[in-house]
Amino acid sequence: MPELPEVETVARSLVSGQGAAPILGRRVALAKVAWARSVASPSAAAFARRIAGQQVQDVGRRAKYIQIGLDQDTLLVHLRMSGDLMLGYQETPLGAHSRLQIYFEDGLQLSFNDPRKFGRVWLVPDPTEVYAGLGPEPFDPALTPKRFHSLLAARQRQLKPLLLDQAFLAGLGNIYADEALWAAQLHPLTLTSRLDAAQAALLLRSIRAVLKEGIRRNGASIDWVYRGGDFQNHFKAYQQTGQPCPRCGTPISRIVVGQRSTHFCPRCQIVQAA
DNA sequence: AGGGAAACCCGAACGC
DNA sequence: TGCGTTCGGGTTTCCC
Repeated sequence: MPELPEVETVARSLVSGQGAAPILGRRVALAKVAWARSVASPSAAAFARRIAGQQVQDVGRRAKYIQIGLDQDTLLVHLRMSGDLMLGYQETPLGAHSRLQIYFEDGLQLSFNDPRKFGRVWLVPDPTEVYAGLGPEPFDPALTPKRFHSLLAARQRQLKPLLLDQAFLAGLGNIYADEALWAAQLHPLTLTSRLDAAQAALLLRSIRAVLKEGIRRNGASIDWVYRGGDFQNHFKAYQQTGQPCPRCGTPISRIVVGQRSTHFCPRCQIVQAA
């Protein structure tokens, strides 16, 4: 059995697969739901009843969901902004804001800690019921530059809101959308139908590059909640309002697009002309 | 179809 | 110091 520090933050390593080992093969003894609304499905009472006795088979990810395969069901966790998973041998809930505790047979606790209560978990027989409506994974090899271009061309939307639309592309959040648009030198308000093939290809490459860098740097979290992520120290545009653009020196602008804070370089990210 | 707004949350950061 | 206000992350829902 792998040695564990007293309490470990495991959400990021679970996503990468590296941290899965400590929970693989373990059987759930008991679950306690401290905040009922953190369980999206089924009811909190049914959740605790149904998860008991099930054994962890595998750990994966789809879009922003952490996927923990059990005997009968799949446990899905969406951290939203402030959520985290913690692992440790302790009877009392791990984390100051633990919304759900899962205890395995030997006493190891997996805690869903989430100060802002936005995160959700699901326990479902078939995860595809939760995944319905999700667009392709950014790293899906079937998502070729050509295919991406035709998907963009088919829409008549502003670029940034479409990138955040999980039905269009699954997995980008506000930070990565700003960073990808900066890298591709595209203005967030550009109409998707106006991109040519080369711009679409560059955008896809940029999306993959910023996601890769975020994963490599252990996450982008800028919150006080999770301090491990280092990507926050390498943003080119996101939250850089007034700072010089690393490419051309022009101060980064901030606007609101689709209710989301949006950062871009007004000089080298150009709106495509009609 | 696309866009805008509100709701869900709460700790941090800011203004006075 | 101690109030009150604003902010922001992802998603759903409702309305134009």
